[in-house]
Amino acid sequence: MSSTHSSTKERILSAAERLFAEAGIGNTSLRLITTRARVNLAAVNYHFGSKDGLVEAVYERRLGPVTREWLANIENLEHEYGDRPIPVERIVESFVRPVARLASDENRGGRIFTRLLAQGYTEARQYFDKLFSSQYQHVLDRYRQSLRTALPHLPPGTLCWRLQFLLGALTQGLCGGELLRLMEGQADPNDTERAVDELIPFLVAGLRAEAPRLRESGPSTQGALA
Amino acid sequence: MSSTHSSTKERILSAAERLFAEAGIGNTSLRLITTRARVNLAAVNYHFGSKDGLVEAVYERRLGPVTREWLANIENLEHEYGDRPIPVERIVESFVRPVARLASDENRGGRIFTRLLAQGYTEARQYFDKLFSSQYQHVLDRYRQSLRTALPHLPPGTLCWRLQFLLGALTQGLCGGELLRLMEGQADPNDTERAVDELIPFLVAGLRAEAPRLRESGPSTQGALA
DNA sequence: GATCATTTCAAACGGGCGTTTCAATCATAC
DNA sequence: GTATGATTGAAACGCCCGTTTGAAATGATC
Repeated sequence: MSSTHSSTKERILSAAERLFAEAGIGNTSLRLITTRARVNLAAVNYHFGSKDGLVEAVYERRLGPVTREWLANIENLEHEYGDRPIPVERIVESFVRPVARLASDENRGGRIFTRLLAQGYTEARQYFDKLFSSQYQHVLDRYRQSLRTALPHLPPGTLCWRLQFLLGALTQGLCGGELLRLMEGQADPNDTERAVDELIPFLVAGLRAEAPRLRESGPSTQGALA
Repeated sequence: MSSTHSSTKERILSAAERLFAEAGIGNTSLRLITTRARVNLAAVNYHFGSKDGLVEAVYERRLGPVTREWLANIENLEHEYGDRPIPVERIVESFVRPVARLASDENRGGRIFTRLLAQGYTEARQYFDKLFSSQYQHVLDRYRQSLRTALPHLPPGTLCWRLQFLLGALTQGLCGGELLRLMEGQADPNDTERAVDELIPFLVAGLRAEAPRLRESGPSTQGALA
């Protein structure tokens, strides 16, 4: 391993990231990637072993820093508040910020990468699951723990669902942006700061909402519809 | 065209839907699809023209009924309330229900299809954009209009953002479900009814939240924060 | 400046891809 | 039953895929 980082590796990663996000991983060939990166075809197998290795590297390059920032944020909050509940706003903001930083990292292509996250659940599930269980899950548990303390009235199951909704809204708000472009141009999907400003009150209100009265869970219990 | 629908077409659609959702469109070959469907390889090109045509057909089969149900729901509400604002809960529920119906349509594979929606933005963007601009967008505008009346205090831009968040939470809640599986098993991602019960108060509270105080949008104009 | 490991390069490999072909089969109407 | 059109079938087409190879170029070490 050379001490100076290879520009070839980075060029491949950036080209692959962009093309994966645009057309999907399965539809993007190594030949196209290496052509865009102005690099020899064999360089992918030399530096990353295989296409699978490249996919894994593309994800890890972006997800690592975000996870580390999440962890630092929640630990700072826990230290600042000790045993007292952390305000929901601060928990939410400390979770949203790292993703926003990634999404607004234009020059390094972060905005492009975020589109890949949606694909993580299907095309790249094998790598995604590995990454998730190794670091992502741990961070998510920390945030869930803090939210349980901040929202003690919420049933744990309800909190889990709301975390899921939160992640969906976050992904759509900071990584999707396609819908807004089609809605009369009344909102700019690339305005990351605006997205954060809009996301936080939406999410905080959703998390703070009263828990639903649940129906019976037995079979054939059709509650009377209003 | 024969009057009796071909069972071959349906078998191909179902097999393709499942395999696309599992591994991505680009990673699924026609040979695998036709083997699973116990159908001749050439049947795909005969019935759908090409692989692209098959992808389009897979999306259209599921999305058409949902869009029609959305339209009927919002029109019923508009008729019921006339010029008076429709309660946010009813708007949200009438939007969530059709997706939930699709997600819970186990025996016909609806649950599987929903995973494909996330891919729509990347792998199948060309078909998705076509479908979106032809019908989806119209329906979404109707819902947005009803929400504007129901939430007159919200700036239009904020409402657009919140609709985007709503769609993200909805997708993640009813179509994703992977995260919940990994969260200590405190929630069942296949419990569609529970998902709806949890989604509605979350979304209604988020929509009803106070609009954020926005920062100045000019360069380097950091307004005094309260 | 010879040695050695690292990196780049052009070319080729076998294999799987989407698609086409054309004959065989089926259903239906005469 | 035979003609007709719609469907299915087995085989092949050319193409592009991910990967491998072995030699050339590069850069550091002594």
